[in-house]
Amino acid sequence: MSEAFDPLKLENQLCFPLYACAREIIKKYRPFLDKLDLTYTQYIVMLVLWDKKEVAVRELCKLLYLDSGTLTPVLKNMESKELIVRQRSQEDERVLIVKITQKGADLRDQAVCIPGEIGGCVKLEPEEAAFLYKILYKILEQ
Amino acid sequence: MSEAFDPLKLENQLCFPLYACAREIIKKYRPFLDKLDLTYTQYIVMLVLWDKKEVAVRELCKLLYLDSGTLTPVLKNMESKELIVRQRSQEDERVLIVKITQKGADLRDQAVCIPGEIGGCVKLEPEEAAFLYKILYKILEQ
DNA sequence: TACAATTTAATTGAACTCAATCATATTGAG
DNA sequence: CTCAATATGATTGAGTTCAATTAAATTGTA
Repeated sequence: MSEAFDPLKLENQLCFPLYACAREIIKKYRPFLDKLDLTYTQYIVMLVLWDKKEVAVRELCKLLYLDSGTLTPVLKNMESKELIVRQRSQEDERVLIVKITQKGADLRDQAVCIPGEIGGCVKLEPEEAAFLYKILYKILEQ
Repeated sequence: MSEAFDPLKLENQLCFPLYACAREIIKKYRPFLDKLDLTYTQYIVMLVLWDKKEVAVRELCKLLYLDSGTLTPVLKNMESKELIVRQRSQEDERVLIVKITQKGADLRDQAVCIPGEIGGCVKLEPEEAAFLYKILYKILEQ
């Protein structure tokens, strides 16, 4: 008779479909990002820099929810590809400023189509997408 | 006047808060999983095995949305900790069967509290959580 | 001014993730 | 039956992720 709710079932974990979904969608980015020679992590760094032109590493860590152990090698790689430059702040030598280069800024033209392509892969009603954003940012802000 | 919608803004990406949320929640698991000497990936393998007792690697890959390149070293590690055993199928030598050990099964008692603890960390209304599940599984099934 | 506390990145080590490739076993077509 | 196609895991290499620690610069306080 009793269909007891088992919290230890995979389907009853909040985190599992969240993480699996994120990875599945990141896979969908790959063919598009390959054309720009960017990884997903490099891409989200570029999203910030296309918007802001320059940003301190500590600010980038906060914006992307990543730590310096993750971003330091990513940013060095991007500098070697001449998408960015990294310079210490004059006012405070502890602070490392990341600036977009012309080459990095130019790459934006080739990226504008990507959100549309991904949106085409992930079929959600507009109100579902809106609700999803709302809940995810509610969790992130906790 | 015009506030044109910019699809290349970080806040307008679907994947970004999804992935960030997943990682933030996985971080919340850590103190609880440390007590069981499990990583998050090992934990979701155990979730399957507490339910099914045994499973083929290819089936585990499908269930967890992970590939053999990820799971092979994870399963070897779990075998070295005697939580599982790995044996080739008699009927088809290509198939590797993963079975839970008594030690692995016993660990379940220490894990039952974890979903409740995590639920306490992630504050969502029941209907929000239900909607979130629905949307995430809709995406995963695409 | 001194010097402890704090801030900021970098480094290190362990683990995860996936694409591409490989080796082995099984299946299927002729 | 034979051999090509397929299925299954394992391996490899590049990259991501984070905890813990370290090094350097700045700030605050006595």
